[in-house]
Amino acid sequence: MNYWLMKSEPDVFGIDHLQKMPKKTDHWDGVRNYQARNMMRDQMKKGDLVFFYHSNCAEPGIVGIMKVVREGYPDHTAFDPSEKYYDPKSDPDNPRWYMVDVQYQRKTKRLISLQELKGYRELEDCPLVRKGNRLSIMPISKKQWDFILKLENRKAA
DNA sequence: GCCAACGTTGGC
DNA sequence: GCCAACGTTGGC
Repeated sequence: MNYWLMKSEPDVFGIDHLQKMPKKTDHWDGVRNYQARNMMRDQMKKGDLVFFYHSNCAEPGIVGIMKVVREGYPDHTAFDPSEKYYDPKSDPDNPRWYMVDVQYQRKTKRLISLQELKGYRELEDCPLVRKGNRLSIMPISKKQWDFILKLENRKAA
């Protein structure tokens, strides 16, 4: 099993949105970055666990946990000209963009902020805390995953 | 709202 | 294949 972190802007699609979806499940559409695409298409497997991360907001950080419930399949929003992330170069016969389905598991006991995460040596290898990182999906090692989960029970640093 | 960092595009 | 220009991300 693998572990991941996925970013989303809470104003656009936050963890509350996911929680309110039917079956608490939604497809993670709109990713238009090849590195992230490759991970969804090739590496994310059913049952993998994912941190839900709120980005571009007052308090960026990890807010919850979700699970991959469907493996990579074509992102149909790329085919629809009325969609914000329409990409005329993505052909239904040869799709350029992929997505996975994720299901809400739970919120973390507290928001684990980026600022806090940046302070731990255990996480210095994680792309999340590196300057200029813009990857919206990234792998998290089991060690890092377990470490972050333990932070939940601490007081905010 | 600013701006640094980065990815993508397209001319050559 | 290089690289400048441009657009986007995302923290602050």
